[in-house]
Amino acid sequence: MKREEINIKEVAKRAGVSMATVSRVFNNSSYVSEATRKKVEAVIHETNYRPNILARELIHKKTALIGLIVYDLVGEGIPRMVNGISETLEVNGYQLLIATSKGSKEREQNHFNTFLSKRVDAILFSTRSFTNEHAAFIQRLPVPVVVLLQDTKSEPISCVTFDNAGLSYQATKALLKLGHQSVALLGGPANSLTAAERKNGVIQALTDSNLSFQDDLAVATNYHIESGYRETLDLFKKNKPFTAIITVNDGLALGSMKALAELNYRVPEDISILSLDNTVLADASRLRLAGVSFSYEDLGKEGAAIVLSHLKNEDNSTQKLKMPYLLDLAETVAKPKHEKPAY
Amino acid sequence: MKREEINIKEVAKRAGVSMATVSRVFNNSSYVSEATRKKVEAVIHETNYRPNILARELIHKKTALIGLIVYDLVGEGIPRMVNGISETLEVNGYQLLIATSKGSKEREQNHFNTFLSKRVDAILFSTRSFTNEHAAFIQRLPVPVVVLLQDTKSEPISCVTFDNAGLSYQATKALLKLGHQSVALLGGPANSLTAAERKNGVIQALTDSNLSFQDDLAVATNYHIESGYRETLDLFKKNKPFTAIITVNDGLALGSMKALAELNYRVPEDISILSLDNTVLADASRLRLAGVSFSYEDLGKEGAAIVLSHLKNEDNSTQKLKMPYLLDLAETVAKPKHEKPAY
DNA sequence: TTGTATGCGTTATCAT
DNA sequence: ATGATAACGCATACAA
Repeated sequence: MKREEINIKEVAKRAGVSMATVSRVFNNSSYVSEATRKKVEAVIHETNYRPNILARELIHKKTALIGLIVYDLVGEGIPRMVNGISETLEVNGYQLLIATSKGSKEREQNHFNTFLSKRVDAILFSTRSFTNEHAAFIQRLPVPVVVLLQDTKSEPISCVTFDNAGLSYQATKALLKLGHQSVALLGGPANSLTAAERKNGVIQALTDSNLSFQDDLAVATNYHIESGYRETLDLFKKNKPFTAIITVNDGLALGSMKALAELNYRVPEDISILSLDNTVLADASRLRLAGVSFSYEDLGKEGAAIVLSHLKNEDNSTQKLKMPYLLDLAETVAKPKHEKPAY
Repeated sequence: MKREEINIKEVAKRAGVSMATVSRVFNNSSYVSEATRKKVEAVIHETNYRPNILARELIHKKTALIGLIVYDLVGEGIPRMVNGISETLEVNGYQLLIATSKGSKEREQNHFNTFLSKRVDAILFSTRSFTNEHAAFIQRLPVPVVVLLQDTKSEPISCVTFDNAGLSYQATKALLKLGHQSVALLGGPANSLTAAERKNGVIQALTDSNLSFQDDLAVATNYHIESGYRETLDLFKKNKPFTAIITVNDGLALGSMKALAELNYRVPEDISILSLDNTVLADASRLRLAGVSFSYEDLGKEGAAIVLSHLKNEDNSTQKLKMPYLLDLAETVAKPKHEKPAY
């Protein structure tokens, strides 16, 4: 299995030509007589010669390598995003180097350093909570960085995001318009800025409608189905009335609906359910799950596209892109039954 | 943003020492006097010097890079496998280069070639249908290759797999033991060997029990929830009796149960449902979904471990590992009601 | 303890 | 049209 890789010098020797000629044949970089070309190509073929890209990259100071740092690869969103990134990069001749941080700042740092040492051409960075330190650090890097899923706010760093505050605001507004006055929220992990933004959107919508948000009715989850199930059961132990549950993703909505079914609440007659992030999982619901949907895959593609544009243009002004979303109230949301608020 | 990277020669000059000394300081490769070390470290720090790994790799002929080719990153299994791989590789100081084939042999080929040119130290390869050509090709490669999710059979190529035929055989046997005599199967895509193996396991179990498998009751799907839903509806249009549905994954089971609910069939009283691949998705089911579960994450870790062992030992005998699985009949499987077989 | 010089496998410049 | 040779940035054997 382990065979010595052949190099250009060896090919040159066997073909009876110089290294330069082999290089020219391989890269079509200059005219070579038909005769020698044939000769060289024959040797290349029979030796199964593959140029050592490292040497080439050493000269060109380009690796066609792009580093990606993500939290992890569990769940629906991130993998799809990676899928989109990978697709776009591949089409453009770039390779994707991937690393997971599991939320550790230290791991993030290590990955950045390794990537830079590996001389990646650019870095795509995703974290659950983008901080000032991140911003400061990134701006000192010698390669373009595009932040995914997190708004870089006033910092001059490109990013592509979902409009979390906006979409949750709109979704909540729609719920209130139907007459709901008290909603519960299954949020994300405490350290997730995305989750915080979505929560803020919900609160803002309530406030704008002169309704108050019950802090007890907002619980943190780890995004998983199981968590949605458990937290929903807990919700009813608090004896605070609510007529709708908003979840930050569809997994939580599924878990929640499982709990509701067990407790003999009907959806949407007794309780409305709305997910702020519908993926294909939503299809598992008996009813068409109401909620906001958007494409992680497209976000990944756009992120990759921005990074490539930074790589091509020398101007590279920072680009901030918000991906579109679609709100569909579908079948799990209805007007509340005001005469008997659910507990 | 774009700054010129500083190199070892420049650091040496600024520190007033030779390149060799800088190298020694950076790699702790030899003793350096405390004084010069301090001097050099100061310069390293203030210039933010990062060695160009490409040059080092060019010398050492090792990149600490491992290539991974997968079908895509959609669904539950593959991303978790990648997560496991990434985790193990990272701990061992390797980086993961990832590429998707989308089932195209041509893309697979391109990825292999790019990886080899990039001088990856090893390749992890996953495909939906491992062929003889794959085997022949892989054996001529100059780096170790470990195949994931597909058995390499008699070929001397390491692999780590789930025992698809075995687990589906056992699961089906359990079903038959309860009294089921006719089962429907929501299989995978036509080109998936994994799906074919699982189907064969089902058929074998039936045959061994002197029951025959109704070809009409086996349908191909694309693994998705929606597909499970649709195909289940179609199943009932065939007017062939069956009392249980086996699905090759839990997404299909969820889709199927959605259809059953719509048709007013009760699970498991009227129809039993059993999934041959329970992931976290199974939690979305109202009932605890019966089925086989195993860990893609662990499979990824084992695959990575095997590849690393090939990298370390020079012996590298081929290793074939079958991952364990767990069969749980849980709440969606029951004895059939023989008096009134479902259609 | 530190410095010098060579080589890793390419590409590119300059000859021929 | 082709060849010789100098980089690219680092590690290392050998000198000093």
